[in-house]
Amino acid sequence: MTDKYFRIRLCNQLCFPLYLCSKEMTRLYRPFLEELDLTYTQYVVMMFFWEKKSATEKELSRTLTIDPSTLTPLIRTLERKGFIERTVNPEDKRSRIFSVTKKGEKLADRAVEVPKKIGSCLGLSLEEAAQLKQLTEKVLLNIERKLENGSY
Amino acid sequence: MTDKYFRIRLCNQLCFPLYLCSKEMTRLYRPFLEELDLTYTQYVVMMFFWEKKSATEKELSRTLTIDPSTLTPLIRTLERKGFIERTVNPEDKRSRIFSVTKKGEKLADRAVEVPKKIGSCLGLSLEEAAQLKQLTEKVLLNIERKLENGSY
DNA sequence: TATAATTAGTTTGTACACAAAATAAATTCA
DNA sequence: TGAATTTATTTTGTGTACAAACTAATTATA
Repeated sequence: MTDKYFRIRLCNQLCFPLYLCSKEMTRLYRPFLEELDLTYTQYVVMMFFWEKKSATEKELSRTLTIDPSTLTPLIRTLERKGFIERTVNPEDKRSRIFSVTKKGEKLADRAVEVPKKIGSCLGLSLEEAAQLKQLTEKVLLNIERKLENGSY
Repeated sequence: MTDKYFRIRLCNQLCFPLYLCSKEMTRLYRPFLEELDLTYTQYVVMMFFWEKKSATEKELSRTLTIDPSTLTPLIRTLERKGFIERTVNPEDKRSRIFSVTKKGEKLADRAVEVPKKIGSCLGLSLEEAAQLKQLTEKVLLNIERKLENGSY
């Protein structure tokens, strides 16, 4: 069955640089986002709201692939910071509608510089960056498909 | 300065699929690693020990880019599970030397199948996988360089 | 060689990340 | 319509992830 002499080597794994890359990326963002009083995940949620203006937790969870039990306290933090606010959902009283506040909107103007600063730190050409984005998106689609089918 | 009409859009960001990709990857690993009684990060540490047999916490931290304050409790867990054990370091009494146990070694045999199963789920050709690995490693090097210089 | 500075590791506190269980509102269906 | 099921969210518990403060041992230096 298995080659007895095959050994797992960290340096051969694709998962490891991917795992590190994500960690290091958020580390790179940290000082810039601290100026906006945001963590990386909070930044992702705010990016969502800068586009969509308002949504329920479910929509957020679906779109961002962030677990509801991670979102609940995170949303509360963003509310406490005054970047989003909740209103009742007349359609469904189990959920609330969260919307970006004026203060939250203002944050978007200051955030504009962040991707530019980050981009210059990655040291990739435009082609390489596009390629990396395309490959990670392909992996995401495939993993999603696998996990939905439950067929390993 | 900034184009007033430029807006940050989630779908244009490279960081977002990278962040998701790392999360989804560990989600994909989870069921396979559960059979080995390991989390993803514990698996990374065990991969290190399967190659190097023994090391101090500092070596682990340097090689894997995992913070010491993350490693301390993680190592304790791996000890409790009987996969690694500690011995005194005669050279430096501040640190201990951790080594893989027989039980930990045995785990390596069972782990051999994991990367194969994962690989088949990613849906990438060998070239694409190599490309993705190479690009993430390039980003890692560049970020590391940036963060060391402290020059934003 | 005593004191200062550094280093290895630990602890504490905050913030994800997610499984599993709980709660409450909506929907289905007998 | 009333009970069973589903759905949206919250809570609880475990495990990273990391900054900051702390401890103990080592090294540098006055």
